[in-house]
Amino acid sequence: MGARDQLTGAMAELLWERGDAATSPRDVMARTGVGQGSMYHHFSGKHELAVEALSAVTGDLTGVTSLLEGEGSPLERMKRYLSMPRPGTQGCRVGRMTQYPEVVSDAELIAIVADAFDVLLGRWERAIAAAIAAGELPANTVPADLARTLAAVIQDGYVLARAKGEQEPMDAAIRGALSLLDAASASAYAASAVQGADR
Amino acid sequence: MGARDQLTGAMAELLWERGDAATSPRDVMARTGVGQGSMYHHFSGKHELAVEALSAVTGDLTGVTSLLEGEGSPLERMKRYLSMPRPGTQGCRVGRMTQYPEVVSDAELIAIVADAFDVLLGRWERAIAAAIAAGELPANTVPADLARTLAAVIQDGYVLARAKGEQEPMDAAIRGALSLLDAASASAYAASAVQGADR
DNA sequence: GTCTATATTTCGATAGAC
DNA sequence: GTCTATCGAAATATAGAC
Repeated sequence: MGARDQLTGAMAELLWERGDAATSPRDVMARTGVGQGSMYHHFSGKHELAVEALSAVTGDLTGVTSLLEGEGSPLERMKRYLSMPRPGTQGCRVGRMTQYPEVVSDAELIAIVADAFDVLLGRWERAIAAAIAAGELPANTVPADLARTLAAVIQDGYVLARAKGEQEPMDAAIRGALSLLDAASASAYAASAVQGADR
Repeated sequence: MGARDQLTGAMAELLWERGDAATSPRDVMARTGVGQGSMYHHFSGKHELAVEALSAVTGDLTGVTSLLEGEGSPLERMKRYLSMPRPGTQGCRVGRMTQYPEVVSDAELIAIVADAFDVLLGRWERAIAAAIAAGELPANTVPADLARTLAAVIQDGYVLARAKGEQEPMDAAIRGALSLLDAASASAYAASAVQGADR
């Protein structure tokens, strides 16, 4: 692996662990063993390094959310994505970035984050719409609203897990989201049964 | 106002605007006009200043959430609290702290934040329980779960508003939460009407 | 209690040898 | 491409006069 990749990898880790403000080029170099000269050869400075590292991180998230578009029925895909392991106490690597003032006030960095959220919410919405079409969710479900609510519950799981220093709030949040989906899908089936009886 | 209060006030503002890592004692002094000597007279250093400032901030939140325990029916109180003005693009002053590694890894600081969340969720739960008792919410509502979901939706409003740099995601989140409550309370009244018809 | 030095370390970046 | 040496500025804190 080249020095450039080592540097972006280490910066991504440190961005997650400590945030941008608390991470110095020295820290990145210490973690990689790469010298200062090399770093400034590959990157114009700390900012460019942060941009590349953040792109890599959001790229990972975008890869993961493709679970929402994979095999199986829409509802199955949604539940599979929700059930993914999530180390809550470490926080959401992307969502957390919205709380770093240096990131928010940097047009280039915040755009990367905002795009990642757009992709995530878009995939949720399409999966939900497909579930409605398949009769797995009630017809009066609003995809955009439910997408937001589900994303919110996951985010909040991270926030509370970090506040408590425990995994449990994250697990509770996921259980809540899953039961919300189950209840909704049960009422969809009930509705279709009623409709059948009417005919 | 004494120098000490000026300093904690300015630190609280800066903690919100930039976070702990990006705020230096110099910044605090510049904002207050207080000299360096005074600061180190009143506080042992940056950390002690941060502890006092964070306590002041969470104290403010705790004051605000007392809306959930004020006048009016439980459901009215909940809706009043949800409808409070919330500048989304500035983020949640308390929730954001859970994303700062320096705060999370500091036992003293994170305890202050965790306590504030406990108070908030406790007040939500009691208001919800009271609403159920008053027949304003369905009897099968689980107070702890609904409390979490509502808090999550607000938190996520802040996250998305900051990601987008717009107020709209925050407003949308609140509308969603309000309509969620309205739907639930409508079904509670419907249930009680049915029950009435049965007699 | 408040101020003005001053000290020490780290930050982010550059220079220039190899 | 990589290294060591060094810079100027800022961070955090101390010393000591008033």
